[in-house]
Amino acid sequence: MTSPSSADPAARPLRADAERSVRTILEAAERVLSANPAASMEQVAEAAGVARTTIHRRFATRQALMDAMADAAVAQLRAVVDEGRPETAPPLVALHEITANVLRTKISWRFALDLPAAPGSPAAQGQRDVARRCLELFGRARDLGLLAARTDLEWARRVYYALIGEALHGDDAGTDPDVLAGRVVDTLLHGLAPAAEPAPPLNRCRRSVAAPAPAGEGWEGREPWGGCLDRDGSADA
Amino acid sequence: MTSPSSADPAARPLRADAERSVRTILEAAERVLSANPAASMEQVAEAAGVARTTIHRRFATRQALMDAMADAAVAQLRAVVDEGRPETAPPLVALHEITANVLRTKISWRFALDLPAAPGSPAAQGQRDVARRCLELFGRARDLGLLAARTDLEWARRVYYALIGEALHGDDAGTDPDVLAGRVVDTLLHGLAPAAEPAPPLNRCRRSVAAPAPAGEGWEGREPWGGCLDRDGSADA
DNA sequence: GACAACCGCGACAGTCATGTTGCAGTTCCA
DNA sequence: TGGAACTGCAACATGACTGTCGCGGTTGTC
Repeated sequence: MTSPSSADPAARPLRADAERSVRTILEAAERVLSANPAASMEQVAEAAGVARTTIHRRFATRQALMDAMADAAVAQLRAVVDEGRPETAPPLVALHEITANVLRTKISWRFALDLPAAPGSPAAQGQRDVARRCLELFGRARDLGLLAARTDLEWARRVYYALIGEALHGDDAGTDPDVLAGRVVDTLLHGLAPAAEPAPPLNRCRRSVAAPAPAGEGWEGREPWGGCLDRDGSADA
Repeated sequence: MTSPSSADPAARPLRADAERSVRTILEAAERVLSANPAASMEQVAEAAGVARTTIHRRFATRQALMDAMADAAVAQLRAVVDEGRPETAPPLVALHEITANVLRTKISWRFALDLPAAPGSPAAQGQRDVARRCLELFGRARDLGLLAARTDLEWARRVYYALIGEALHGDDAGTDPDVLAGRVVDTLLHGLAPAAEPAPPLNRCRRSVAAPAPAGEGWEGREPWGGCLDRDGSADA
């Protein structure tokens, strides 16, 4: 977890105890704001075991704290996606590995990963990068026949993100991330119908996803790796 | 849309203009709070074209307004689920119909349907009822061989809710609800892999969903029909 | 050991939102 | 048509939260 101060190379490095304080504040903020997004800075300070003025010393405003949380969480996310080797490992192996890694990260940074990233911020760039690599991984899988040839990659990415988000809700959120990852990948690829006997379609035009892929970088919505959402400023959803 | 006053049979019925005001306030609140969950009562009043005191005349507190929104939206949801005849129509027909209906409703009441329902409120009861009927519909589908025999119905319900939620995000949110419903149902049943040629599993135990069904009524998370969330009081966009 | 960095304390100012109130004008319904 | 219900206005009180500040004590690093 990089501290915000080390994100600014021009800034003098913090003393070790200040580094620890920053990390403690970010982790406490994640816990407190996950439980109640409207919690006050005072409540975050109490959870971190520091004075409110100490938070203000390190983060000028409440928004600055949120931005730092988002940046730190997305940096963590990028790292665990890297570990899954999406460009080089066999696609399904990479997919499973990345899914498990992302689930672990999201467990710890659920709130921070759902924060809307400020445009141009490291978090926003990181989100875009992760989404791009996800699309590329799905593209490789499709090229290898692991996804239906007509798969809309953008829809696939959104479904994948939604399943990851959902895997962390409910009573089984404490389940091993590898088990959850298996479930997510299996549901993503095979759905709920019995294997090898697809049900007759409801309509004659049997396309899994017919809509054209949306243009450009307009990704949004609830990514398993975090994501911006159109409810501006809000943490929920 | 029933007004909150008519939900209280002991209360005298409102005059017609007051009924219109209440409806206008609820609809304006949905629009304004969807865009910004932290919007003030003043902003809701402006959007509704009434004075803030008029809102306070009909809803004692901000929370009372939210509760009324949730109750009204869930009543609407129950109605559109009824229209899909989940108990009597063939399961896939019912599923498609209900999905399209729910998408239409959720388009108009997205914020209200995501509000946490107060325990014991009509909204909470309605949510439970809808979830129960969803599980029953999936049970019927499984009994007819339309879902894999080992399907975890609770996971299926959560996946279904997640897909409905996701269908409303992204650039294609303006797409016809029937098209979106087709997409949701198809993805739910068949996933993204090519039809009739399931990919070899990553692990030898090839179960689509192995975890036992969670107990009782502990449903939570993001239902397509709305749902409580563990972020208390937050609407988080 | 010196010194700079770090932290906590308590207070203060400002902003914002909510909830309430009385009163006068308007609208609807029997 | 009369009267009750409905609504808007402006003000007020309260509470909560954020951001800032000066100062003194503590800690870490060279």
